[in-house]
Amino acid sequence: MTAARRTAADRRAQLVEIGLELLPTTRVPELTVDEVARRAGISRSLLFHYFATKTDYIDAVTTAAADLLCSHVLAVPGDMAGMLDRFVSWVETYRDSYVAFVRGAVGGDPAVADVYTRARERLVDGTLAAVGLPDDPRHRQLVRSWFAFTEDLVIGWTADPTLTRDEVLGLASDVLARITTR
Amino acid sequence: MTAARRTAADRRAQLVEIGLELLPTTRVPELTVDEVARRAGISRSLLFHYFATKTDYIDAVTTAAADLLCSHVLAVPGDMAGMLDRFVSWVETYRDSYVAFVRGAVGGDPAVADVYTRARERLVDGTLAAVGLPDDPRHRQLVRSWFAFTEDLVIGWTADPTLTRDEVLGLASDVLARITTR
DNA sequence: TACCTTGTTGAGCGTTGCTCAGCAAGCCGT
DNA sequence: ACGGCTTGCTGAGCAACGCTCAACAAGGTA
Repeated sequence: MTAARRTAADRRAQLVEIGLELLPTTRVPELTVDEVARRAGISRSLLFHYFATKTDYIDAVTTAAADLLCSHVLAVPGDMAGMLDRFVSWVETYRDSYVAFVRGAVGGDPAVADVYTRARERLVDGTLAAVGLPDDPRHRQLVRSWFAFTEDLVIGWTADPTLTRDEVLGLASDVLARITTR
Repeated sequence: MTAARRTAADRRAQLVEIGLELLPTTRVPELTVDEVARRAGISRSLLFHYFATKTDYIDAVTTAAADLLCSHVLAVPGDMAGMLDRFVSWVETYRDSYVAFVRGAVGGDPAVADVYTRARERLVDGTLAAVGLPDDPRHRQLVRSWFAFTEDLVIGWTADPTLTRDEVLGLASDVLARITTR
């Protein structure tokens, strides 16, 4: 049996789309090429025609996910409270996706870890600009660690909401202020 | 060729030891049973005699690593500043090991992620007790997120020491105080 | 010596990532 | 309409990996 013919761009987009659908429910090492090909109705070989290696494919999928996240959070640059709120909303909406992205990306191939790192640096950029801090290694590190705090807080909060949403937002803001006014 | 005969306990300990040596330099998915068996001078089959599955083996290795970390950090319970200092020292000394543990454990099999989670909860226990906070879900979450902050700060600091060691310790203490006096 | 426990092995199976030679569907120029 | 060209697409197959299983062999015990 032979699959319907598509343009190269179409097929690539379809495969990335399937990857995005699978990411929330499937850990990266368990996401097999067979499964993706089956869902797309194509042979394994064809996937390797578009992506030289499985890592390349995962790279494309996670990059797409990271772009969606960043463009959502950084939609209104300079508005720190809004960015924070949109970040929380994103995690609320796509919790499984987000956790899979963080955990999966960080633990898997180095190339995939880079995708997460770059996305995080973009969010750090946005934060530095929004709170008016200089872009030097020291302040980058401070904001990066603050983001680790906030990310963990929000993920934990969505799992077990022992705080109110406003408390989460307020706590994150307070800690950020504390760090930046030192 | 046949390997020297050992007692079951000896062999198990040897295999876990090899895993601990490999952890810093090898990511979990790349740590193959073949390699461990080769280093131990035994056949693959024998490893599966002691550990039913590869996940079981990784479990044993990461649990051993986590126990070493926790017993070091919690050596003097109740002494918050000392615990923090010992945590920083641990990451300074075993940076690659520690990062591999955090990253590798979190990204890999769910069972292995549990090992990291449990170790972290033990450190949270120690922190709650040391600063005299009640052990309820709310405060656990706060301390947990503070630990995410501190962990990221220390790991980032060892990679690029733009702060002094005392600044790192002070910053972590300040943020902890900020969180707990809310 | 015979036996039994138990540490140990080699052959082999299914799955997964990846390769390669070649089929076939559309689009030209004549 | 027909041959040729591009290009999307496939199937067979290889190597590496996790894992199984039947059987061998070393040491203690009767």
